[in-house]
Amino acid sequence: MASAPIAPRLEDVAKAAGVSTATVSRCLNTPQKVSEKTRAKVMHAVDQLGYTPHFGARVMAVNRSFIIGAIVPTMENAIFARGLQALQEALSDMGYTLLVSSSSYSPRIEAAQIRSLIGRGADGLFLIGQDRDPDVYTFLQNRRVPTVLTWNFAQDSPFPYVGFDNRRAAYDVAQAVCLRGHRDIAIVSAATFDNDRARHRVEGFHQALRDTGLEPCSVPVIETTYSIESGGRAFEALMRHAHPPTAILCGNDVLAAGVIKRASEMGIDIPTRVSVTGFDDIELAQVITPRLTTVHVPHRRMGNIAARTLVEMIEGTHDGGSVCLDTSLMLRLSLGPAPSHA
Amino acid sequence: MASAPIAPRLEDVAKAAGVSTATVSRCLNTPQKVSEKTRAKVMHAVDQLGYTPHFGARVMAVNRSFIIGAIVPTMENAIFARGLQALQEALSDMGYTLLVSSSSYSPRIEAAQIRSLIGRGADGLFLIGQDRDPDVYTFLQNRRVPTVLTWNFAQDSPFPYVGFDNRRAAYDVAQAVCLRGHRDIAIVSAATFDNDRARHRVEGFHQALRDTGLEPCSVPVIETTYSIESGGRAFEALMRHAHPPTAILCGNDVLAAGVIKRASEMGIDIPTRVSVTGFDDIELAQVITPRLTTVHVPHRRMGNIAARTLVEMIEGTHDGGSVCLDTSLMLRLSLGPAPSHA
DNA sequence: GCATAAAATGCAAGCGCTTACATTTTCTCT
DNA sequence: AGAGAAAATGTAAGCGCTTGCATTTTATGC
Repeated sequence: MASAPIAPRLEDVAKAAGVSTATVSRCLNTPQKVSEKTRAKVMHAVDQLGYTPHFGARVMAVNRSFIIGAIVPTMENAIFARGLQALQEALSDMGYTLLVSSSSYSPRIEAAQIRSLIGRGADGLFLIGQDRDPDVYTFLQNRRVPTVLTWNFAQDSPFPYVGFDNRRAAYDVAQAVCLRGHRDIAIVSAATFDNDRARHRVEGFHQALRDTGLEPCSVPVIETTYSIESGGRAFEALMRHAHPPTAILCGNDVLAAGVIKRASEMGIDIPTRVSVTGFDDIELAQVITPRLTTVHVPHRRMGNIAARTLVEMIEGTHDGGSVCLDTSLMLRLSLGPAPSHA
Repeated sequence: MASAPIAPRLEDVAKAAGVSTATVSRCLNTPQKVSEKTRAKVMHAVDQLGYTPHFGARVMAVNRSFIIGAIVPTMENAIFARGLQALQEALSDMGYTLLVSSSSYSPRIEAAQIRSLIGRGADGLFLIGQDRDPDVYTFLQNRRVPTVLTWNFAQDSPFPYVGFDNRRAAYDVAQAVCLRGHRDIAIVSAATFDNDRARHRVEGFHQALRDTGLEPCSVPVIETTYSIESGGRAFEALMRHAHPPTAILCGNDVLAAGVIKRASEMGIDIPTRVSVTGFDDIELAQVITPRLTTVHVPHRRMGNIAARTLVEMIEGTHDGGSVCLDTSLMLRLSLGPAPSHA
């Protein structure tokens, strides 16, 4: 096993076909420049030998890898997985390969992976959100690495965004909650440090509260990890309060699912006693009882447009503009009127 | 944008530090072979220039990439995502990078991706299951590409397996169903063509039925795509029968979730009128009402062991043995006694 | 202080591929 | 049939890195 694999090289194919390496190379890359006859000979030799071009050598020779890197905080999150799938499909249609790394939500690891991807000759990069060391942006800009940010939106971003406005979407949910008469509201969020998406969602919630005349600082915010279990624990903690909330705004659907699950275990009815909202509209949201009111994000569209944008940047035909996709509020049964308004 | 990024090369660093390229290279790869003093000089130059080694060149020079490829049918499936995450973490601890591609369940695309990964110099490969063109195995064997199969198990596999026995696990669920008196049983499965995991699950179901004295060919099998919606449609179709089943064995949790959801919409109670079982034990299984009886698969452990096994194969210290992990039957509320046995 | 061993460094070949340029073959037209 | 243009093919120079070997520097022992 330790012995080096015996990979046929261009030269082997050339010898087998009785031509020069240049001809073989042309056969593979620009077939129209080769005569019908030799092409047949060469192709025959190619699959006779099971030849596969050596990528590293090609990258080196043409200084172009057709690899696009993407770094996501985690792959365990279905939400990123779906967007990546769309990205991958779109990119492979355009002849690029997507190389995905996950940073485990660590900016340090992310920075290392960015360098590694660039070292691997990645032609472009997808990054999630905007919270990272400014040095990273400087590096990317100096190296002229085409980069697209996604999963969020901002006007003043260092690279074009193809995403959506977390703040605004969160505002919309929170407003819908307020309109139903809720005044005792709590927030359950993912950690907001180094995570602009989570932070903007909380900010959106807060703004809606403020516009309703509520004081955000009187609203409890629980920050916790991304899991059903954590959502459940957060719910328990909230219900222990002297004055428990009648509505819980969750930063994502997984936390909301945890809240609902624990509520059902504790015999607390949703939405008559407590309303719950989520964010992302993952599959789970429609399966859970009661169905979850949440924000729908057009992941596939986002992936598609992001892919197109990045390739345009690489090929120099992009105007540098950002895209902000619309999200939509999915009103479902987990949100009801405040108990006093029933 | 189209202008080539200006990446500093080893030579630039060497010049800046006033040494030869060889010394810089050694600084980066075998620091103990370089004197303290020059190392400091070189390192300073390195981050002065923001130098990142060119991966393609290195691969070419050492004929080793430290890249491991994995090809999954889809990334949209949470189940694969979790295993991959574990794989990635384990591999990166050992100094390898995981490159993931998805084949969209197409053997043709998969074969192309395998070639491409090998061309990219991948040191090893993870593959899901065993159903693929024998030529692929021949190719891999000729090239001596260390490969680990996963997500299933078989004794006579062309490469070591680190997975679990789908057939046996499916047998266990089906047996549990039979033991509760069910005789009118239906199966809802993912497409079994070119998918040994799905096929083995159905075979396991069938064997259990046979051992209970039931004739598998009298049991309806619906094959459909992997989605909640499809599960729902399958359920509808089954309930239109003159003699509808009292238990539905689903090939995975997503289909089972669809079944349960549609049942609730149709006002058919689970499990009093129909029992439902799944496979995979994804998060959804514990959130849905009623909680889903299913098979738990130790994905993270599988990812870990698979990573370790592959690296051993690459480094020539592996005995070539396979690993079959235990699954466990999670008995939850979606499975009840057959109506007549109530 | 000098011979010798050991450590540090430099030189240069080569990894497999592409491509500009040079050369040969084939075609077209008279 | 032969000149000239066009198409096909070959030659060889790199792409950025590692590493065996040669060379220089530093350390060691007497």
